[in-house]
Amino acid sequence: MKIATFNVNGVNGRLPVLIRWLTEAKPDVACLQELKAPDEKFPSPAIQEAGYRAVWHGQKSWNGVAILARDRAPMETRRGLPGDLDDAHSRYIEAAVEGILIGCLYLPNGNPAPGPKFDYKLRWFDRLAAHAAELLATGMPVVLAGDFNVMPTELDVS
DNA sequence: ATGGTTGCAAGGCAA
Repeated sequence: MKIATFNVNGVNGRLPVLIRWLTEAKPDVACLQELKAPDEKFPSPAIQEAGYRAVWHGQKSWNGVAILARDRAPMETRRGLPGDLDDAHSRYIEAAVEGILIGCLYLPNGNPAPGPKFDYKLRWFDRLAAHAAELLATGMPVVLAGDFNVMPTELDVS
């Protein structure tokens, strides 16, 4: 199974590129980040025309994630990362496709550091690790794909 | 000289 991830930086503004990529690369599963669109503005008709069904967790202006599956419907198992009921960012959605559990994530950028946004990022990492451990414990095959925003050096820290 | 980019969405924010 071909599983891909794509930070689209605006799913509607990038729609022609997204559709062309789906048509040419034909991934079985595609994880999208930075939809930058609320749920009602997710372009599901165009995506369906390209042969994909989708589940999505949108948000106005920022964030937003989606899981696309070719010729089949992803079965949503979760939206939102557990561990913080006050986290209103749309950064995680999870679905089963052909017996594989797909987690699509958009981890916080965290800049500037130090600061509250960086603290939020570190907490998000912890929550992700905790949830990943739970998924592993189920014994199901799991893929966690997306934009992890990992900064190996200080170069990306502002 | 506090410069330069982009998307969303309608001014400023986030990346």
